Amino acid sequence: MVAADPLSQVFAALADPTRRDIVARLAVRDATVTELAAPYPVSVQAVSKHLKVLEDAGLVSRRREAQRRPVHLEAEVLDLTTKWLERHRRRAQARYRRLDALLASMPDEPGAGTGTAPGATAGSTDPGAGP
Amino acid sequence: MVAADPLSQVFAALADPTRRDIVARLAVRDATVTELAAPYPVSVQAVSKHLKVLEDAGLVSRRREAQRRPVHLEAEVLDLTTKWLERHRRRAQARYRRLDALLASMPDEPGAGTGTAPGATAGSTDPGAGP
DNA sequence: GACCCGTTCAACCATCTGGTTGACAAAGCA
DNA sequence: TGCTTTGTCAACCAGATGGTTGAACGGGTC
Repeated sequence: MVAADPLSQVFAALADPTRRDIVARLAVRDATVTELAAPYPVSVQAVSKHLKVLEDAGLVSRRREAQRRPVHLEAEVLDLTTKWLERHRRRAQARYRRLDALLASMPDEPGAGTGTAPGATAGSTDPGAGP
Repeated sequence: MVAADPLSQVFAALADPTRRDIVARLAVRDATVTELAAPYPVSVQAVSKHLKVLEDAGLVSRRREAQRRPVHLEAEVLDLTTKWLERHRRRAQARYRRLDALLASMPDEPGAGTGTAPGATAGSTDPGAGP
């Protein structure tokens, strides 16, 4: 693995329905690998791989307990993605509001200028720059 | 493509940093494919593919405008993922609180009766909390 | 009509991913 | 001391993914 950025790892980890289901079940209680694997029609090894993906993303941790390896959900990491989503959803909504105001303020203008909005054109590539 | 469930598609779409950056920029304003492609060291075709992924996930829409295809962010779809994340984070936090209360209420009890806690989960999947 | 611009389609390639099976390590139980 | 349970590691395979290049299409402009 090429050590992708954390956000990508978390999103990628949650992009698989089996892994999402595992997370959902771990949100209720910790569980061992065999317990987690039981409901799925796949081998235990496959589930172990899924857990490795979740662990690399920081979403779960495993402790040693005799020969069992109980898996524990690290719920705070979910906040990382939530924050990203919220930031951009809010930003988009703010824009809609601004657009509404703009449209309300101008009487009518024939079609030409729609795409070339005032201000910058494709400037900031940085997704992390917060307000 | 095998028509994966919407949630998986959205998460998978956001698992790529380039696509996430595109979403971030579209949250500020609509843009054409070439505008979007400009900052990245990849071909326009590659960006067009990324946009197809985002479109299949319902995250963006394209309208026809002369020979341009301005891309527009559909921000509501982000709520889908936010809701999923919030639900499970809240569930996990509720569990921690419950566990705290449980630990506070019992002095100490070696393994046996742990799984039969009141109300919660009775699944006995949780191997006792042995230090 | 000829031409250019913006965009997509098609074919190809390297790599990643999710799954399999088989072997093996670690810890408890007979 | 074996034997069973639990879990991981390794090798392998089919299919998806992200990238490339080259060709084609749709629509203005000359």
